[in-house]
Amino acid sequence: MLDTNQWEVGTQRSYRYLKESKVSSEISELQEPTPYVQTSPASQSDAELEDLVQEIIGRVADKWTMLALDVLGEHGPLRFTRVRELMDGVSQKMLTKTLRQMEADGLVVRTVYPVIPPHVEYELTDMGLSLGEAFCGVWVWAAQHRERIRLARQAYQAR
Amino acid sequence: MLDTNQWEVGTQRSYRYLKESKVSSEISELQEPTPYVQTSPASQSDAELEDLVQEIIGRVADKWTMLALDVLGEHGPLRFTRVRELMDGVSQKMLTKTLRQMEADGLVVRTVYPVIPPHVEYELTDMGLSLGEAFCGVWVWAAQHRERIRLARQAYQAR
DNA sequence: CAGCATCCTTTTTGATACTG
DNA sequence: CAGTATCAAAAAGGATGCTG
Repeated sequence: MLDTNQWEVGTQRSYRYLKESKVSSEISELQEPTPYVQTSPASQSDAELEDLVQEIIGRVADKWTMLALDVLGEHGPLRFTRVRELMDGVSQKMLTKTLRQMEADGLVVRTVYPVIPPHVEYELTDMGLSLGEAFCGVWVWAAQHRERIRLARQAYQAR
Repeated sequence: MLDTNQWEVGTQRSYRYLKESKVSSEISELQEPTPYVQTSPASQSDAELEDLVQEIIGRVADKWTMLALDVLGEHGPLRFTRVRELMDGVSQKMLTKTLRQMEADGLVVRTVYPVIPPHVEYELTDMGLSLGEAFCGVWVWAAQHRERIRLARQAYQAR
């Protein structure tokens, strides 16, 4: 069973990062944490919106989802088994679950060719693709900071 | 106990998104516990780098870590209880765990004022701050696509 | 206040076994 | 091939009590 609610936090987030929303790619400098004021058309739907954002992030901030996003983004349409090979480490169960969830969220399309043996292909939707691009910043960050993190952990251990 | 390894996937990722990042060029490394010899031009250190990136992403792609990142980024240095209030939903146990992990990774600094009653402040490091900024793209994406996701789920349900 | 320790429940994940 | 179903193990998380 695919739980639709991985986790939901009744939060009061106020993510300043949305202030000048220009979406992906430009992760260089956002400056001052301007106290949130920007409630243009949807005044009190803010709380709801933030909950949704939270939930979505929770959903996509998943190990396998991100891996699948990357693999599918990288290799175009793939068959189930091929995805599994490329994701290296995912169990069949988890892969099924992940892909189904992504499908339900509109991140991938699942195409079944009614042949024997079965042939099923998975491909990112444009939304899935754009999510991959949105994650770009995090990927770059991780790559850029891997060494500092390693050192920080080392220092923390030795403390 | 803080597990240092939330999950490790021996992957062969190839994230195209790093195409133009200079990223790996500047860190000449000292003692590397890995069997790989660090090849400077990032030729076959790719596999190792990608594993690390994977691990880091796995670490930061955590519900509470992201929330803490946001709250601390938004409100500057905060005391434990205040963070907990702002994160609304986190248990004391999880908050402690999350903050400790972030501290170990060099994302936050934990300052203890030896007074009675105890006074402990948490503040993002510059690295933590930059991670928050890196997540900007995902946040924006989530905000922008929340409706499409909701509709996609609806459609999937009714399918 | 800011935790740590302990117990217990819930979720998640892995390992098979089986099927159209 | 691409799954489903089931059982068992493990991890995550919550609740409570205690402490300097």
